[in-house]
Amino acid sequence: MAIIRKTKSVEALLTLFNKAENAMSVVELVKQLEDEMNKTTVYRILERLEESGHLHSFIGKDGLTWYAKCKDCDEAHHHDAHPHFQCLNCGKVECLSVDVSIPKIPNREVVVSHVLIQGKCESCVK
Amino acid sequence: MAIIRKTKSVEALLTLFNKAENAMSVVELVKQLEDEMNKTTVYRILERLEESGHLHSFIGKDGLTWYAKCKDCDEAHHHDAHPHFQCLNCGKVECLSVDVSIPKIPNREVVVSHVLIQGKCESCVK
DNA sequence: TTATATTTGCAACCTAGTTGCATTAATAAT
DNA sequence: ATTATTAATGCAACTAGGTTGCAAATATAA
Ligand SMILES: [Mn+2]
Ligand SMILES: [Mn+2]
Ligand SMILES: [Zn+2]
Ligand SMILES: [Zn+2]
Repeated sequence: MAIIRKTKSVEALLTLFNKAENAMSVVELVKQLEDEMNKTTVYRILERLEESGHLHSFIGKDGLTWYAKCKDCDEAHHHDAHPHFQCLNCGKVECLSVDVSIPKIPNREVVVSHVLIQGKCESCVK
Repeated sequence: MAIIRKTKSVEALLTLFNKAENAMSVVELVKQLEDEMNKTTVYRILERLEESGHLHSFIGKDGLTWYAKCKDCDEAHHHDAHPHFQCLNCGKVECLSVDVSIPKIPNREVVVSHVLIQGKCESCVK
């Protein structure tokens, strides 16, 4: 997938994302990994993993940065046009496999669009 | 519209928003008003103006907070289900009067949705 | 095994946003 | 008009997410 050295820290992060159901905030990751690596390292690895197409990032409603595993992406094709769902009750954030169609906007060129939906997740809606 | 004291600072902010074409970031506002009022005051007035239905806020791609004038809103009904457009070239941010339909998501309750579109604005696309 | 290029830790820094508290200004009451 | 009440402001100190520079450590290439 890309040219990144397989260090212990990189493996640790990839392992976390592989067994994660949902997206993870950087804050959460830094906290969870504070015994294993430096906070700067977390930020820098996430950056590299995003550039190499392993992860994608987005901004939550709180303004914090979140990362999630890319499903069908590589460097060339980034299909992360999917919306993200943030549960107002438990805080969980997930990638949705749903298409949101962005309408054509007159006289403007659309490059990317970010959709963040908030509400109650499957566990919390019951 | 609501119970807010008409202070010089409040008037200053409202005037700015009335003659503004686009949304304004808090950072921008604090800078622009630094001779007239304290930064804390800016934050607090914006908060009140949002609660009272004069303004609405959202988070830009940079994670900064932006405010814009509400067009047809009062406390009761907040129709800010519109998307926001951030120009990647000039940085301008604007409210779009376009409807983005958020699809029904199985087993989840949607409360709000935020759509941020990035690209080239009318001036920059030419 | 040595050379080289990348990654890491650490400390210091940046900056958007918040908080507590004393002072001031706006509105209500008299 | 004065006074009392309540909301708004300034200021300084703080919080927290994120960044930067640089020397030391580690992974990979030679
Ligand atoms: Mn996603
Ligand atoms: Mn708007
Ligand atoms: Zn939930
Ligand atoms: Zn533009």
